[in-house]
Amino acid sequence: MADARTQTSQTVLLVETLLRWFHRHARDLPWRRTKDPYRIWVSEVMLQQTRVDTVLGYYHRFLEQFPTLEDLANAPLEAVLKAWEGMGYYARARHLHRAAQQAWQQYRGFPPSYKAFRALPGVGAYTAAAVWAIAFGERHFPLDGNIRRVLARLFDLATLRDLDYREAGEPLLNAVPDGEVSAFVQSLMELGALICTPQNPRCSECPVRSFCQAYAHGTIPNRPLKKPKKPRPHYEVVLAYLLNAQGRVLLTRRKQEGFLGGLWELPGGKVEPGETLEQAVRRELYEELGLHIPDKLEYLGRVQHGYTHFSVTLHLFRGRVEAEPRWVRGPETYRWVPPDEIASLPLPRGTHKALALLEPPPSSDLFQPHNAP
DNA sequence: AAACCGTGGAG
DNA sequence: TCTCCAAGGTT
Repeated sequence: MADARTQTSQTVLLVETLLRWFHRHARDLPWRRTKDPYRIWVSEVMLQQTRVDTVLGYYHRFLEQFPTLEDLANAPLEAVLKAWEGMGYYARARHLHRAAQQAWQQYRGFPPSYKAFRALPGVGAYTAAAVWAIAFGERHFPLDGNIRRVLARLFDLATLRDLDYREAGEPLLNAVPDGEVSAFVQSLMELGALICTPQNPRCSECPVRSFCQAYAHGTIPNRPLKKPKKPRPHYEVVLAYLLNAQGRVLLTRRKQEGFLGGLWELPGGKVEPGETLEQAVRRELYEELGLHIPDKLEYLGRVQHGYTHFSVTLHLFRGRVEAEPRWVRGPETYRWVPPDEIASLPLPRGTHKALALLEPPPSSDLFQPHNAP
């Protein structure tokens, strides 16, 4: 067993090596060029479960549209959801919007303390620690997927418990010089994103390979330990593109909480056992909106889409209806939308895919139309 | 505490 | 129905 002084000096050397690597090799990401905690907050929320390359475009557009916390607080939720459209996990956008409103109302700006920030909707242990460490340089330890993976390998940790990762990481954080906390935290994230990747890590390029116990033990592929995953069910779903006499399209808005909350979509739902696709459309339109479709429904094709916990085949039908919905059960509300205005509403990706069936691409040898089963 | 919550890129 | 999973949070 190594004595405490040796461990301490190894720890200091590891931290120094990480910092040197970070200052030389880290990417020039836009949220590094600001100290505005609001901007860093936005970046951290966008980066939850989302890759940097995906976030970059959203980040710039979002801050152009909502440059300050006050702008975000005063914006309508639908504009925020539209800016978020395509990034998924839409509760992040709803929480961020609500949190900005709370912060503006209570503090007229960014929350004055870690505790006040942590209490806002959508701000969990990671986000609070990340903003306080990265924006303010205070000694908080944000535990994200990158840092978990780097620590699991550096110390060959065979655990799923956050406590074990914190115990491994805090001696490192305590060895960081004042003024370098922000760079240190980001160095672990950047190392995880660029070098210490989940698959095929680039150990030959790793600045801290000589410190890496999993590398020494040959256990890199088994670190970090992974939780067993559950199989994702698959559902058949029908959607209706219904036009009224004015040539407007019926869209419904999902309830604010839960799956795809607050987004607009084509009415429809899951196909039940023993039901044909067309029977399912007619049943869903009646159950959700009290609509009876007298004319025939035209099958336009299908698309596949995967969500976090299930996957779907979306079958699209087109039809006409003169009647107005008699009730709304399930969705929050409905609207008749001119076709060229559909794109101005926040829609989930699956709905976009289905709508693309209305305008098939020019025929080519590679294009294979889908046909009704 | 386990389930829920999107999407797209890499391999 | 390809699988894996990314700078997590809420209930």
